[in-house]
Amino acid sequence: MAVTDEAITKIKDMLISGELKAGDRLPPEKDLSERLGLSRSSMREAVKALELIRVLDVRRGDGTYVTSLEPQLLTEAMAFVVDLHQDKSVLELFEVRRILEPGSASLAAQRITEPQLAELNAMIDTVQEDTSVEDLVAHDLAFHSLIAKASGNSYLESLLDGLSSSTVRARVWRGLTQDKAVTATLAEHNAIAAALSRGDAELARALMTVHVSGVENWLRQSL
Amino acid sequence: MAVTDEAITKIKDMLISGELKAGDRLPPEKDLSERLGLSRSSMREAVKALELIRVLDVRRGDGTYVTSLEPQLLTEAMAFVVDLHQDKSVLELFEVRRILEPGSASLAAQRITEPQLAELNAMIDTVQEDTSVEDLVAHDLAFHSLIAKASGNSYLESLLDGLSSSTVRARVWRGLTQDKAVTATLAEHNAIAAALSRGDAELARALMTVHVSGVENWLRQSL
DNA sequence: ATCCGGCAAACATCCGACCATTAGGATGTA
DNA sequence: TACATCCTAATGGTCGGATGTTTGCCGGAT
Repeated sequence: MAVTDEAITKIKDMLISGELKAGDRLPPEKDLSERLGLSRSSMREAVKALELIRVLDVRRGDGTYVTSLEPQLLTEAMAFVVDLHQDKSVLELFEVRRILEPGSASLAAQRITEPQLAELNAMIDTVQEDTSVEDLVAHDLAFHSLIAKASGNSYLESLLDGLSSSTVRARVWRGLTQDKAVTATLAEHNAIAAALSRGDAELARALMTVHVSGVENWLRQSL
Repeated sequence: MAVTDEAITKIKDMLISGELKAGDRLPPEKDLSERLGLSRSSMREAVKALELIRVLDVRRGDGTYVTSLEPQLLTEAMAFVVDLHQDKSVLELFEVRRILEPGSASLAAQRITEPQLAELNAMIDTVQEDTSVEDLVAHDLAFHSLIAKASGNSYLESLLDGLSSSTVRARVWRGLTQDKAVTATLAEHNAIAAALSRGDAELARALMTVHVSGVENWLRQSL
């Protein structure tokens, strides 16, 4: 194994063993490279790789720190992968969403807080049928993201956020506006919010399934 | 933005735009660094980062290639994150599994092929109640992985594979053997396989929900 | 107490040299 | 011809040092 990969493993092990905890600062590059027994160049490659997946946070002129290691790490990784797979297997990605979103809605119905409900309703009130496509896309992302957050499961939230490729969503919404389906879609959002406010997990799950499936079917036909 | 991050973005853009396709070979480090307008050292950091998440495949003495870009990329990313979060939020991870696994089972019931069914049954026949813990863990991983593969959705398969931290699974199984729950768990596997062979998606989903939830509850109590 | 300048620490980038490995062609042999 | 072996060029792997840039912090002035 290359020294760089060894370094990645060693740093990872230090994290798992607890030797390094969230927020900790790593030794300076020079010291760390000596400790790991490699050159600064090679060690920087390892750090850069860990930075890409948001495990480390490098601050120029300051030092290198361990990130919070929140499940949010997943978002970046998912989004990166999803970005690369645009247009290729959108339908497969939608299929995964169709599994996760209803689960998310169901959990949210049981756990959503009053402030979150208020936020959700306020969000819904901001859009009309004549809202611009860009705003509709932003609203859609925020709507689903808030529900995911309300699910109380941060891994789930991260996965769903990462799964939301805004470019794909944009194209879908553009199609929806052309097909005059905006009203129906927004009505579905409304119904979901209503189910959440009543804490009706079963209904929220069903409504979300219908909602995502509807978009999925539209997409399937338009391809 | 740092030159290295720019390089990552540029390479990523080349992939999205189709300028670079799966299997393609990148220019030698020297050429590529000149083309991207940075030093070889900095470019290597970018390549290393993309290699960590399995976007690039670097072969010493040969060249750097674009990986298949299969959804399998997700497995590595998920596994890395899950590894780092061991013991911290296992229950949250299990909650995600409880959403995905039933969906996986349901799809598998509709799509599983004869050879896959045969493989699944053969797999089940290899374990007994007196099988070693290590083998039970391996069997369990293989069982769920095969079902995920049979779902026909490679993103789903990747997510589930990544979600399966073998170390956590090992600890769970060790507990199960102590609690004499092996027989029951294996019986559940059997029932799931039977539902799959009948193509009963509804039942497969329910059985899988029960199966995963059972382990989750055991884990909840044992923590 | 507040503001500001300067210093030291730390990361960012680049360069050039040399090592290690691989693929593939050249060569030799049956 | 077919095959095994050797050689070489191409390519990535690693290193150490030089230099630039940014940041945090301390001491002094107001």
